[in-house]
Amino acid sequence: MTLQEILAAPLRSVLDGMGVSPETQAPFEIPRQQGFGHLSTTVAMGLARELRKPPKAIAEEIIERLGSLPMVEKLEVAGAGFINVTFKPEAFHTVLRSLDGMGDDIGRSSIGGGQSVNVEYVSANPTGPLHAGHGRNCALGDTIANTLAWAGYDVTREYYFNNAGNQMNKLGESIAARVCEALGKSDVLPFPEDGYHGEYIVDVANELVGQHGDQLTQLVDSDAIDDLKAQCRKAGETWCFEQIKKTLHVLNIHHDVFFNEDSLYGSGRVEKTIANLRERGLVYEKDGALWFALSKMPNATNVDRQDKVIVKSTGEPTYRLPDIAYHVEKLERGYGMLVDIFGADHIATIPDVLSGVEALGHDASKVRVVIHQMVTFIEDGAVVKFSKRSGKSFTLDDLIDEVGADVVRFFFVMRTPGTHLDFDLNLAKEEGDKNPVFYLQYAHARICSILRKATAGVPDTASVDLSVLTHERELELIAIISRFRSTVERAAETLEPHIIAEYLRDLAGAYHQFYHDCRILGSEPVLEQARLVLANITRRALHNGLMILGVKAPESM
RNA sequence: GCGCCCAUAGCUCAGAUGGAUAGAGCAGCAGCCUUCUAAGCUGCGGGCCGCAGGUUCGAAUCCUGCUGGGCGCGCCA
Repeated sequence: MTLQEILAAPLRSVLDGMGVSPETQAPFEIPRQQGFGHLSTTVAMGLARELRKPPKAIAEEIIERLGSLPMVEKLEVAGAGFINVTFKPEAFHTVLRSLDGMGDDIGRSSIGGGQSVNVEYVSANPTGPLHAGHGRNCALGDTIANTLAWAGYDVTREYYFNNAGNQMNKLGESIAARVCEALGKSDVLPFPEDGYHGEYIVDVANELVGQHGDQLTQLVDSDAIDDLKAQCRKAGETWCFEQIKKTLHVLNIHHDVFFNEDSLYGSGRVEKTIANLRERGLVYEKDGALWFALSKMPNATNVDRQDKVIVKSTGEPTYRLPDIAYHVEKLERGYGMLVDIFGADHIATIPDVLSGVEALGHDASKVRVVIHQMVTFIEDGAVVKFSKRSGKSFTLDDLIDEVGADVVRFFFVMRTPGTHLDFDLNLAKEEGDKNPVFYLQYAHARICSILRKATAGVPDTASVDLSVLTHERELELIAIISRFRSTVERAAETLEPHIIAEYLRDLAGAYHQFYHDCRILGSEPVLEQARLVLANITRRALHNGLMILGVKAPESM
């Protein structure tokens, strides 16, 4: 039960009585300004045209027809035709009691209806440790997955990787070159021009030499360089993946499925994709390569409609082909929705994949792509430069070491995905009042402290008289808690988790204000009981909100 | 040149799908701890919502055209 729900039914029947089309929405808004009541609606203004009457007159008629409602203090017309609603305190008590009924599930919703969703994120190839910029994809993807789960979807978290391609060969070659260096035979295999220059390559090489020095020496001496490269590649992959998983673990990220691109070849899906496209006349050969005829697709999502190569003249497929096969595979696994989390630098691949999916007779609208813009790290007012290949890389581990996992997760999701993100390292490192993460965690810890100190524990709500909660801060706090579920729903629908981060700031703020103005322990026994209940429900909401963001909710700080 | 994204306070950003006088945090200034965690609360200053048109009762929000920035536009992924 929310404040909106108290009014929804009566208003609906009034509108019906006025002969208004049943589709007419009666949205309630929370007035931005003080003094406009607890809720307001613009229905009257929306109906002005249909009813050919001035909005104010319609508003007055609606109010008259609504009559007096049990939990409503007053209804008034304001401005151009707003209907402002002020509730009696008992409305808030009703709402609070129903929120308490949710128990630890406060904020949970069932709008997802159990529909299965696959969220694919991170998906970095095992060619090196995750760099700091990857953090946004990681945090965003996992938070979106959490949000969908809380909204009642059945979520699978998936990581797509390729351990077969050209990049992996370069990794193997780079490590092999470092191995040769370590063995004092750098002339055998010079470091490749476009190899991976990172420190970790040297680490892996040294580790290998330490463990299998003799065997590697033998490979080098017998000129079995290909074998050396292959062994190095395998070792590099294992090392990188371990590293990546360790980093994700620290960030509280755990995938259900690690999908290897290579398996698409083994299962024949890539071949099948070509065959299916060919069957539909969407494939042709030119210059020794195989082309996907996007220009022939009538309703292609693709905007530029340029034909694209799917198999190079060397016989190797381009990334496009397995990507299409992969998305088809996921859809055939039966998911009702696929969510892809991509950085803006991969934006160009999306229309091709969607067109491919569509061409093969699947519903491309099931695929929702979240594109996040790039991240800039700012320190002391200046942009921090880093590059994966330069050797002076700034890894996600480095970032976590500097600012902590909670801050990393929060900072990466606190902005809307579509905008460029400035990650302020100074602010992030601040372990105090300036840091927005601590603001939320502090509110949670503060509540826990009080609950610990309450000698009789948290009272059973059923036996508590909530009607003593009449302070403005108390009612405001209740109103904000009651928005939690719809906030989760909105974040799930839009796939924009920053909505939850914003909400939690409001929630924590309302609690801090309540805490400041309303003494809990030691006030009148009845009031103390009621306030303990309110504090405890706030705690649950904060806790769950932080869980969705993957941020810890400490019981003391 | 073409496509996608962005432009709101000194800085970093919200803005509930078109509503009322534009909202936070940080930075600046001024207050509040003999009582539940001051990692908190309260107040003040700060705006041509990039520019110009259009749509309508009403636009930061929708449409068009500019300007300025980011990311792409490969038989790389």
